[in-house]
Amino acid sequence: MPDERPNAATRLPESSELTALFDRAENRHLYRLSYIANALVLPVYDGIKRDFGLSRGEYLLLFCLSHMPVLTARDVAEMTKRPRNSISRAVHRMLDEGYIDRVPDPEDGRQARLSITAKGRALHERIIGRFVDREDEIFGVLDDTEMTALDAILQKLARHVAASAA
Amino acid sequence: MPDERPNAATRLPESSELTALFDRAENRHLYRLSYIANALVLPVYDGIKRDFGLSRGEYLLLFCLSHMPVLTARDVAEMTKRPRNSISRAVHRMLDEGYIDRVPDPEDGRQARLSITAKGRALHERIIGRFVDREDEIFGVLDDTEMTALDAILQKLARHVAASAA
DNA sequence: CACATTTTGTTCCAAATGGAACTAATTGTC
DNA sequence: GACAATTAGTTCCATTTGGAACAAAATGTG
Repeated sequence: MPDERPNAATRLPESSELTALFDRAENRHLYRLSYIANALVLPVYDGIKRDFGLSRGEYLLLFCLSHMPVLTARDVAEMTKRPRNSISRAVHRMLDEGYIDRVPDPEDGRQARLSITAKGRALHERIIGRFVDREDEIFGVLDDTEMTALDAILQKLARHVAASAA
Repeated sequence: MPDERPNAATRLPESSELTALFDRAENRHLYRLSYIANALVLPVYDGIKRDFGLSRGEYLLLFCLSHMPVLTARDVAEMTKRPRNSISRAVHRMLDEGYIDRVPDPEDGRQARLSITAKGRALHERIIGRFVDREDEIFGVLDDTEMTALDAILQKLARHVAASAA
């Protein structure tokens, strides 16, 4: 008969044993992936908020616009999987700060064309390095073969996920 | 001389072109990873909230306790990278619902030993399948070789990230 | 062309969030 | 053993968040 009150008897795990979850979970690939992604980006976002006053959503808007010449708010919502009202707020905030520009679409009165300003681009230049550094720091543990394999796999997964969400 | 107002002239991207970010970003590995993780789990969390009334933090607490016999709130905070007060709230909520159990640690009056109840385990059984399904759905696009490689790489990365965060 | 439907973006508001200050307990230091 | 320093957990509170309802514009349908 199993112990009815394991709580009282079982030893608490050491801090180093907490990673056991990586191997025990039924959905361990998904869990690992999610854990890694979080652990990778959260500290960077914390730094961005502290040093530049940008929330995660605001930075993502800047990031999207720094790689695509013109986007609508809807595009950004789709790319970042965030609700539209959050994007709307971020857009207004970034407009006020002069990081982005907005022009009503002459062909569709509902939507507006968003683009990054020189000031916004300058800010993005200052920030992106942090992500690259973090990326190098973590992915540096992989050898060339692993990195090549991972690159191909992530590319495949990303396209598959993007396609299956649409 | 480049166009001073690309916003006015440039064509808006088709929806299918929004994935161009995957290839353009300086930090594209990190970006892809983060995108995939988000796209994988967000719909599942939405469903859990809708159908079971659990927030992401509450579910993560249940998840952690369903794989580790006893944990402290601090352990859960470390495993999930969430602030301690959020964990504290989740603990009280889940206690009220009878999903988890809490016993003061006899050896350290500051901390409490958390464990899952039978009711909590039953709930977790109902939920975990959704993650497994989602995992199969997305990772199913990979062939055996790729899946094996990804598994090894994620394992390596997860341990490295966990170690470098401590 | 009238009118229902869809789509973009905004506003409203209740709920979630997380930083900071706090209490209680433990550990370290002299 | 006194007292500073640390740690686990909670509470407070201002800010953030996101679902739902909404207005305005566009599209579809008869």
